[in-house]
Amino acid sequence: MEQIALTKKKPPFNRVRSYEVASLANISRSTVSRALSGDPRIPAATRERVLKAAAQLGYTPNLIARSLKNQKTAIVGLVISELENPFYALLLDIVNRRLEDNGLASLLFVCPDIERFDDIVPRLMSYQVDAVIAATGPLSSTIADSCKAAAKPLVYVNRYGQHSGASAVTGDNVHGGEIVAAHLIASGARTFGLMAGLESTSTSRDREIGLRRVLAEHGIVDVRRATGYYSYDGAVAAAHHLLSPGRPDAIFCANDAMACCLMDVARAEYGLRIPQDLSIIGYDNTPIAALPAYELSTVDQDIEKMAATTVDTVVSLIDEADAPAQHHLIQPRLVVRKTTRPSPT
Amino acid sequence: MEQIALTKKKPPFNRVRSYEVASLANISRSTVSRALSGDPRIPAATRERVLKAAAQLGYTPNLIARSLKNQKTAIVGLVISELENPFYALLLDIVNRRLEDNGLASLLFVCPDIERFDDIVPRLMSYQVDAVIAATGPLSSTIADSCKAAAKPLVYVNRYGQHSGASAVTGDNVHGGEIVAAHLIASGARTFGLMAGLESTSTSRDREIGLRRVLAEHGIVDVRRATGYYSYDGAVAAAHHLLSPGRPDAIFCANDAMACCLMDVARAEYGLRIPQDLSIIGYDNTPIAALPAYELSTVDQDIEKMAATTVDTVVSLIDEADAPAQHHLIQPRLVVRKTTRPSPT
DNA sequence: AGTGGTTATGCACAGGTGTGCATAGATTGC
DNA sequence: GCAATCTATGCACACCTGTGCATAACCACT
Repeated sequence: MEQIALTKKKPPFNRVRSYEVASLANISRSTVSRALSGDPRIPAATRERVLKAAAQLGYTPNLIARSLKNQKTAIVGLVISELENPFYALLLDIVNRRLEDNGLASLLFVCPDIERFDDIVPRLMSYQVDAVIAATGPLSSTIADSCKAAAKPLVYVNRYGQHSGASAVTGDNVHGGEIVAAHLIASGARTFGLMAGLESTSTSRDREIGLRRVLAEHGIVDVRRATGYYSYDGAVAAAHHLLSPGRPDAIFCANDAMACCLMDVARAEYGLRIPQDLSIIGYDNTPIAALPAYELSTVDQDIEKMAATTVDTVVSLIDEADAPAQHHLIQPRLVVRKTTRPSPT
Repeated sequence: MEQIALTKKKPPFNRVRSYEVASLANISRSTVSRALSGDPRIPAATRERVLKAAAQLGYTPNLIARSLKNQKTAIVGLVISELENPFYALLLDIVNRRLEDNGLASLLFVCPDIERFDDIVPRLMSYQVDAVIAATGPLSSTIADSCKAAAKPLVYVNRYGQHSGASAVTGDNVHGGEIVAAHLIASGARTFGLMAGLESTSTSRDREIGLRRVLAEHGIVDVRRATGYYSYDGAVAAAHHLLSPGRPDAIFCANDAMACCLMDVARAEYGLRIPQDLSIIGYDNTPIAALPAYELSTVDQDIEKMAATTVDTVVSLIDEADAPAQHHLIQPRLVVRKTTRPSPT
């Protein structure tokens, strides 16, 4: 019956191709392509006709085919370690929006455990992304190697590696640590504690370096130290250690979640008043720090600027094929709330 | 000079193509393709040789070219309204990981304002995504129309529309509202308040419907009401309204952030003790609810299950071309902490 | 009218892959 | 030993687009 003929004729899907626009406009496919891409050689009248036909059919060019031809996908691979951390969630939010503004889309890979990298990286490269943005905790060299091999720009965010010519946009964590130390000293603290994040991350290490440098300048080398793994739950044990007898006057936590945990433990289990008995300061200025329950003094990383710089870097690296790697340092800013005594000015 | 010859020979980029593997293995390109895709017609010896050559060259197939041929990209479009809300961030995290487990990647679009939809949707379709997952607040019919036109499966998460045959995975918000009402009544509350989210969302509406239904069954129709826009900051004004003289015994907030705001305002500005003077209950069971500062009673949406169901639905819809739309309702669960009195059992 | 120059448009190929169909070689059965 | 069957592999096309090169049409000028 004629049903057979029908099903045979049926196209695999009902998307409209450029030659359909062409035939509707009584013109060749080449001209359609040129008219839509704004080629100045096409006279206004023809362009008009093509645009009308395209609109009528609801034509949108197949970016897959275009990518294959152009060797550019306009897709950026985004590798992020976790979204539970609001700092990363917010960063992703802004980065994604700014990529969009530049006509780029993002292919997202959430990648908590480092073993997973080896599965993800080949997938990423298979998709022929134009560049990779990596905002992951501990960094593996797999990404860097693959990007170099495929000649794709790679931008680390808030991380850096001595690996091959990758670019990096990172907060000035050393300076952040210095700011913290200066503030705590100025507000009268004499003994200090530190709750580190993940030992494998450069962010945590650098914040500690900055802190210790300034403390050392004031002759202080003794710092009670524990690791809180950058999470609220992970910080409980560290809090106990830091607050055990002989506790310091002031404690710097390498992020806000850990600082809030420390506050809760200090108040509930040790009956301490903050900041009278103990000063606490965090890092990141995430929303939790602003809650009335904490009003945590902290260091603002300027996420907005970090995201903007990241996207600008990626865009410029995509535009000129073999531009040199870029390194940007974003300056942090102290936010004094109520968990530290203000320094007398 | 010979430099000219060199630059002319230089391939556009240094990725390895399947015919290079073929020539290294002394075999045709077809056989390479079949060996790598596990075609049973290829004898083990040949497959072995191909795999070895591929590994040696570090070959990964070009998914763009494959997509063009197959009419399948293995990419799912993910449209999400914002990442500041930890509920969405967490959802995205899990959904993304489960998509990956199914060999799918996600193309992310963050899309706060509804006007932006009209720019994003064509982009999304241009990329020939295999399906779309939309977890956005107010929904526009643009997505649904485009997906239908392109015959792409569309799955709404925690949202539904009467729009064309789209699928939906959503928490049973009506039942969630009922649970809340039952719990508050059982624990002795007599007068009630409600802080709604965004009026344009079905989640907020349904939670209110469930609440009112059960209250009505107990003869209660008077509910003091205000809108907190689903955010902490947006809830301040609503809190003032709800707590003004003649305030209710118990207030249901349509999400945790608003509930925490209400708690803060109630304690700081009205000197209320919770739950002795006032019961408060939230929705979503986001991390903030578990903080010692709040210990908020709330309703858990079972994000894990919601994400899993979403991905299962998408996968099944992709697999069989014209399967009917699916609708899944995820049952919520009451989490009683310390902002409501436990119901006597 | 013939020539040179400009403008508008079309042909055909390339980009990398998967796969239907065909074929060459090997194997079996009598 | 020959026909029939099966196995292993290769050819060539399709997917859809952008673009270099060629061409056709047109115009102006001598």
